[in-house]
Amino acid sequence: MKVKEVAELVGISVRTLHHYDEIGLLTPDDTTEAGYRLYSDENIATLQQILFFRELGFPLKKIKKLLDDPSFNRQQAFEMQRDMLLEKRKRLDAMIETIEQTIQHEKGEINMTNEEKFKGFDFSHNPYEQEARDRWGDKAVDESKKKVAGFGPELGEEMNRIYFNLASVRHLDPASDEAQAAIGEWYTMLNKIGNYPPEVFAGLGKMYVDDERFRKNIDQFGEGLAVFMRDAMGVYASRNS
Amino acid sequence: MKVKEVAELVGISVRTLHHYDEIGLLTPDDTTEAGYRLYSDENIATLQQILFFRELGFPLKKIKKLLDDPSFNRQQAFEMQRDMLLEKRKRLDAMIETIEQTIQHEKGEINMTNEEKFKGFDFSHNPYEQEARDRWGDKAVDESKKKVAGFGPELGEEMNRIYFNLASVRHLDPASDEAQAAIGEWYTMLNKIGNYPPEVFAGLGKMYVDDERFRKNIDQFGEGLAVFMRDAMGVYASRNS
DNA sequence: ATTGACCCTTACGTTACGTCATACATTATA
DNA sequence: TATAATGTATGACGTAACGTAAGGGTCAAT
Repeated sequence: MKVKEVAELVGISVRTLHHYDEIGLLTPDDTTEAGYRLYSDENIATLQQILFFRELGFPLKKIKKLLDDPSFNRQQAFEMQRDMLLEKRKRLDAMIETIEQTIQHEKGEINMTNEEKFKGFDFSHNPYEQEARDRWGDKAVDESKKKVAGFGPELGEEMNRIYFNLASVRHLDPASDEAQAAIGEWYTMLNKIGNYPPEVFAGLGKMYVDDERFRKNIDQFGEGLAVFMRDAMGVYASRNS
Repeated sequence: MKVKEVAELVGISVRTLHHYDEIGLLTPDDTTEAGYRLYSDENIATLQQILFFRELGFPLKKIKKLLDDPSFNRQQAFEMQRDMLLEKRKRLDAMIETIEQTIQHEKGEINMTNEEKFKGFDFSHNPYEQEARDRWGDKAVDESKKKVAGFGPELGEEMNRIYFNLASVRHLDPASDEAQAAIGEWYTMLNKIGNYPPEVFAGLGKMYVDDERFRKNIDQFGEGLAVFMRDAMGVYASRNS
């Protein structure tokens, strides 16, 4: 397929395809004598992947890394994307609810706090940044930051370990040393991974807050989330930014 | 409220607030002696509006115009935004379905055409661009384009007229001269307004295709959409880009 | 042989901030 | 109350993901 054909099929511009070629994100499998780009079916499948990731807010650079990674698993990626899309829909639903409430609010029918006016927008409200620092202190966080800072390609495994650490202490008093250490590591890890769109971590932030909410979240998102996190991070962060 | 406070409340960066001030999109109602920005409750409400529009993909320039327009009606805007969010959710649902099908497809459980692989992404598939040109020809379109080109602030009313024209011919043979003229105008108008995110026109494109589908769409989206279109366009396009 | 639709590359423009750098203001703490 | 820590302001340059010409080949059809 030639550029325009592809562009029309998927609903993007020709320039976009040029751009993706330029940055090496999607190089057509073949070209004609005259230098025309020819996209294979495999290319189209890859493009679908790219667009899913893009829809989820991933920067093209990261998408490239993902796809280039030899450990990339398409099936797995699809499942992850589905989960993220579902997460996104939740957020959208929250926004819709917010707006409906706002409509009533403006009519004077109900009351709303300022905070409520921004549900669905803000992920900063899940207090993972602030509360983590409040509860465990900058020192602990910074310390475990150092510990984790040296991670290389084995980040995935390390992630795995940290997750299980965390899981193993979740029945303890969150104020206990073990819990603090585990939570600090977990927090640091997320911080390190950083820079992913909200959907990736939506719901996760709350895990740090306290044991009860943590468990609630595990329930809410199920094992799937944990698995997803391990897999995702294993893949995403395999070589640091 | 000072910048950081606001930023944390709504989940955006301080820089973003600075930026919005720079471009005159959101100027704080007050400032301290030292030049610190102080945001009022009214400012916060406006910010909420801004973020809703932003979420829907509106460029900041357009948002500014919208808010600056004296005929801007907050209540109305909220309702519009809600409709657009609902539209966006539909699209998201389509994507989720697509990805679920793709997962099955990759397992070899079902078959998918290339087109089906991109449902939810592409709005180019609703053939409003291509089919309109195919059916009514570039000449017709260009002609009515000229007719419409002179519109000024009264675009809203003109829009109204066009809409009713269109409504009044929808029971006619779409091949009839009247229908063609009306449809051409409508199409041109959309074209002229142009540059809005897909959600704005989602579903509308199909209206041009033929009488049956046109009616179906009116049913599907209800009168609300038509009203929304008139209002929205009246507001949005009141002064040409 | 020429037209019109399509393709190429090069290159500068644009949007919405991110990211310093530098400097004054305010608040917390010793 | 001195001093550090934190918050804020104004530049100013950087970036991401294309948009938008400009200038010039290519290919199918007439």
